[in-house]
Amino acid sequence: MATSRGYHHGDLRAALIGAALAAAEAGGPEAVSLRDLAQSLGVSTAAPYRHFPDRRALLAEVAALGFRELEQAYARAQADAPDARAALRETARAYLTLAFGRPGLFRMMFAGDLVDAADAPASLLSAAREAWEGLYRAVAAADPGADLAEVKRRAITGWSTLHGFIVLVQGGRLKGFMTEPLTEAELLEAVLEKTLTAN
Amino acid sequence: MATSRGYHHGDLRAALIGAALAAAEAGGPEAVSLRDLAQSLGVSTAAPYRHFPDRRALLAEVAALGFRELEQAYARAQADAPDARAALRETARAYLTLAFGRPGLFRMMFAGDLVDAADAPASLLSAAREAWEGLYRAVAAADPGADLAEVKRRAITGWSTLHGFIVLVQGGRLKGFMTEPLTEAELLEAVLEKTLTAN
DNA sequence: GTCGCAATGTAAGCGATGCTTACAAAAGGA
DNA sequence: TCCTTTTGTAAGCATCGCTTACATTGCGAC
Repeated sequence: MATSRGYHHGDLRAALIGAALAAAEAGGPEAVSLRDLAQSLGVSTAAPYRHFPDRRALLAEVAALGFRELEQAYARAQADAPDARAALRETARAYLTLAFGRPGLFRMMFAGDLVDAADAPASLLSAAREAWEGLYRAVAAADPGADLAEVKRRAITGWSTLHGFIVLVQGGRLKGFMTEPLTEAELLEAVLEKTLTAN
Repeated sequence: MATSRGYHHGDLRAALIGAALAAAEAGGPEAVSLRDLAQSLGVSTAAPYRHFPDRRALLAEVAALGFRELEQAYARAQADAPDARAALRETARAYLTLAFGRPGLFRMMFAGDLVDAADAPASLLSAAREAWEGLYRAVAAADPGADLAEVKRRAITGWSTLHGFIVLVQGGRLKGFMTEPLTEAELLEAVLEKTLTAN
């Protein structure tokens, strides 16, 4: 799985991001150990610190990857949709798809002390911002009559509905008797419906 | 701050839960260190393990406390309301109040590997369940005509809206240009409105 | 080409964490 | 009063993030 491998690794930085992504997809942010990554890449435990000031900086890079992927999913959804209303629906669905399709990465993107930190890297901030703007544009396009405040209100409350559902499901809060006669697929459609409802 | 203090502490278990609660309110779940708690209570680092099998079991007890508090807040809100519709609104508001008033405790309650764990203590599971039922009852009472599936749909999507907003705010996702002309108070009312909207 | 510097890697160790094991003290019932 | 159970302690293991001092190497200036 590795070539030659002299004293220098070649591209340890990229390798670390890749390995961290894999670890995160498997077990979420807390499953990423710098020591493990270093060992699996055949490198000393101090080597990662040549490329990242600390652990969170590496995680932030992975999270940025996730936001870029989300933004691209938004773009695809909007390009493929027949009209603005459908585009909004598919944008919301893309959010759910990323969250449930790659839960570890999704948890990394919202890991709390990554984006909302004084030392958050610019790559993460801009990626997160672009993803937000992809969502925002879809809401604005679907309701051309709405003013700025109204669009933001709808974008934020809709995002809240999507995000809350994901967090509750992933936290195991919606199980058994709580959902009783409803399947997860039905719930997902209900959430999508509420997300799109402009109250 | 302590009396006599012989070899035995007196009620170390309760003291640990109290200290953990205080630490959690200050800095969330990850700010709770068993060693710190033990030291602050003047006890050895191994002593806590006489009362809790591991760290998560202690955190679970604190989370259970939070759910009991939430359930009581629900009960108060519903008792004070003039009608079922208002009761539902105040129930939702109670959720927001707990979340924003005691963010550390709230984060503990939804700390991911506490409720949704094979070894979750019964005290936590029942407390979480009762809180859910408090919310569920408010939704059912507000719409007497709705069938079981519809009530659950509304309860879950409404809860998602509330919860998602809280998580996004606490994660620092709604800052600056994202909310631009809206204040947090306005957003909170918008979220409340969307929560109550039966789509 | 070669020489020197900046970039990148290593070895060793610090301090903190959760948790375990073997032992000591004390509380409380027979 | 004794003896069992409960509750505490001391010491130490493994892991983690991170730091420091040093080793190696690639690469650009001459």
